[in-house]
Amino acid sequence: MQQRSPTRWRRRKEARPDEILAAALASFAERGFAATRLEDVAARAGISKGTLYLYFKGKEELFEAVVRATLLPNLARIEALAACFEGPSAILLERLLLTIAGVVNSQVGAIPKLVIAEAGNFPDLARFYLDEVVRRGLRLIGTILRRGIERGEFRAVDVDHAVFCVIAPMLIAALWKNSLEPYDRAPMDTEALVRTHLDLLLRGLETDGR
Amino acid sequence: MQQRSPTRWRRRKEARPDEILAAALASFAERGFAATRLEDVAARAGISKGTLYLYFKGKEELFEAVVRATLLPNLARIEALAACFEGPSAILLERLLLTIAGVVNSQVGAIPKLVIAEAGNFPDLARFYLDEVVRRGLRLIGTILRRGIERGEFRAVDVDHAVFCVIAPMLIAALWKNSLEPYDRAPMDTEALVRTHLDLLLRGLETDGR
Amino acid sequence: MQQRSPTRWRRRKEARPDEILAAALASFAERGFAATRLEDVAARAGISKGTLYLYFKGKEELFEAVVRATLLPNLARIEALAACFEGPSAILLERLLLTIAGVVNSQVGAIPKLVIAEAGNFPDLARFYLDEVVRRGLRLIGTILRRGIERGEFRAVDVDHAVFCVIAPMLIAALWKNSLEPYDRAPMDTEALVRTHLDLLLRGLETDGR
Amino acid sequence: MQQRSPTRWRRRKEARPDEILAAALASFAERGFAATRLEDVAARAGISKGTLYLYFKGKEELFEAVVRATLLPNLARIEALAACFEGPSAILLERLLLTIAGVVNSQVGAIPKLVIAEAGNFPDLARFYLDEVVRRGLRLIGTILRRGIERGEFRAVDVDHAVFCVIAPMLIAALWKNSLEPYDRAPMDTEALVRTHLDLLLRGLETDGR
DNA sequence: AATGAATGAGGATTCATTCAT
DNA sequence: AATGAATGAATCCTCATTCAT
Repeated sequence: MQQRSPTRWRRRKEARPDEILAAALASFAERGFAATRLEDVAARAGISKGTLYLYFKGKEELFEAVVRATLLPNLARIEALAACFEGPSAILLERLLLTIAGVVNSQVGAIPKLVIAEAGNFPDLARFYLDEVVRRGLRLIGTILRRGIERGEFRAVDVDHAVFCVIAPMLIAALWKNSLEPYDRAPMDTEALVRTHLDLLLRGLETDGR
Repeated sequence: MQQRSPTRWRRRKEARPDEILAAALASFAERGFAATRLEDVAARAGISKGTLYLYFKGKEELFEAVVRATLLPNLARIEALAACFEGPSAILLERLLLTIAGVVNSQVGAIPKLVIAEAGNFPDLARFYLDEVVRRGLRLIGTILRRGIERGEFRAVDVDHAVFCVIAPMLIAALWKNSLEPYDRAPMDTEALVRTHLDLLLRGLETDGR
Repeated sequence: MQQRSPTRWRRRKEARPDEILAAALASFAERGFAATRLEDVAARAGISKGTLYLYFKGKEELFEAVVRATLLPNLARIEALAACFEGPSAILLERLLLTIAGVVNSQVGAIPKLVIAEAGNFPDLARFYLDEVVRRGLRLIGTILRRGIERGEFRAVDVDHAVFCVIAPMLIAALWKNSLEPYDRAPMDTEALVRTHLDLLLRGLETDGR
Repeated sequence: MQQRSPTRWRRRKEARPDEILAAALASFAERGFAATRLEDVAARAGISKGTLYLYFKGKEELFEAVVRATLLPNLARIEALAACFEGPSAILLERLLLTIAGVVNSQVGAIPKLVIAEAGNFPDLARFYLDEVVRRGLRLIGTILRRGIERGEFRAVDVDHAVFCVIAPMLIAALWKNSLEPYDRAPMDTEALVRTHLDLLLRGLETDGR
């Protein structure tokens, strides 16, 4: 009945899983895990409900896949940033936060909200996120701070807790954009937030000598 | 199963609503809105499913009541703190953050997670939280920062964005305690986090002359 | 708290059952058996839910009591009408229908609707109504018709079926008033209906000679 | 219990709605709206509870659909009867009542009872029934009576009220068959009732000259 | 591979009924 | 006698999951 163009059918099998994951991420981000209906995910992905099950075992697996698939490409990218950097630690910190700000504004920004909300119901996922994202991320920041301290660029601070202070505003931005922002008058200006955060933070880390 | 106590039930009309709200807060904090079964809330409150409906119209109303009832007593208390303070702004900021740290460690600390997770499904609640908690709280912090700047205690910063940097680590602590902390080795030391945050923040706000 | 006048308390125990029955009849007539909440009946009767159970074993018993209590006083009255009548059968028929018309316009008029609607769920009540109201009523009409035929006032008709034709418009009026009438522009004029019915019926019963 | 047929289910998208409506009509007719459990309707239709919801939004919509779907095919049929008739009005009236008698003996006969019982709880449905069935039906009968009067076949009567007298015995038969008849010794003979009704009615409508 | 009709377990909600006060 | 807080069985409805086509 509905003669579709041949190209429509070229949507290859290989693309399907990613299309589904994208649709699922959007739905989960909007409504949360429980309130998301698989039928809506399917509709958004342009497929039928049954087809979902050809690619994912069920709702929980889909949810976990969304989180993992969305995070993994970003993790390596961010770590690579720091690995080969030679210059001042302040610049390194700035680059890191600006990069994270970019992530916050993307689809990936919805993940923290989802994981925080569902950690109690998805222990495996929580542990994965804790190990592979949070600890790894905090370790990265910690490494940068220690590098700065060792090089005399930063004063000695309690690195273990300072890492939370470094990342906190970025996380707040990510959560804000995916929860209260739609109810606020204007969208949050992530760039400006990063700049103010860096302004305060780098000053706060300055050595006495300076 | 039937193990009936001599008094099968007692009239507790006055105490009931608060008991139910406490039980509901605990359940919602553990599992989230959708995954919480009213039967579990009732069991936790030591009542039957039906009794819930004598006090709350339904699950949604209960959820909203939990959020409002938990927040409202704390709102005024925190604002009162700043109203009559005379001393240095740094001390005021310290007191504020320490007070918030106390709240974060209490039951109330679960509210941000709930509101963030369900903002998309509870527009009214989101707006209430945005207006009565977030904006009010940010305004309070902004007032303190401006006071410090005017008095020459703090250097001039972008107050509108700095307020997020001030509150962010506290919020992170609240979310952490109610999501990933159970999966971590040791609980987060909120006190230490506040101290480190204050250390960085007050240094970051210092005027050049110092 | 609410100082009620002493006379309010004079509402004696003896009056209670009737007040409850009246309240119940009104509620059942409005919404039907299942949709009537005992709480509403109690409220209408000015008592509490629990007090109902001091007078009636439960909802079903209350329903049956309403039907029986409402009908019984009227049954004898109508039969007495015919017992001692001496004049022309047409006049007797007229008196009977006018009396029934009065009943139709009263609260009792709601009973047929209730019994018809719930006959399937209340076999005992259905049998009571069939035996004590319907058959008795039809028998009464049948007696009048046969009297008229024997006295040469009416022509010979199929009495067993004619009795339904005699009563049918009255019943329709009772049902109408308790179902669709509220949705119609103007209330049905029962008097006029009786007159038209008698006009047609008595003409239809006339002997050829006339 | 589990006795599964080789094909657990078959796709019957086209046939299903009508099967469900038939099952629902039977259940509603037996027990009324409130006392009918959707699970029973489903069982009677040979489907599962959930399948009902693929075709009807809920119990109320199902109820309304039952009434509308059952009535609509009959409405046109009866009106067509009178539209093109040429002969004597008495014959026309006879045909009409005999046709209605046929309807009364069918499944459709249960509808009046349902509508009368639930009019208070289903205002929309009541208005639909009042407009599309009752008024239309009464108008049809009124047209026939006026035609007979104009043609000198019937004497002048109060047509507005006479229409109720014409239809009343048919309605009584429909209600009887769906309420008290099961408790009576023998089923009502609708044919005989129509004949007696016509005998009385046509005589009652005769002109004086005759 | 894709579909979508069908299923049924799970949970929110209502309300008749009970009983300590 | 009267109350009304408490109960829990009953039932509607949703939606993840299955499977014949």
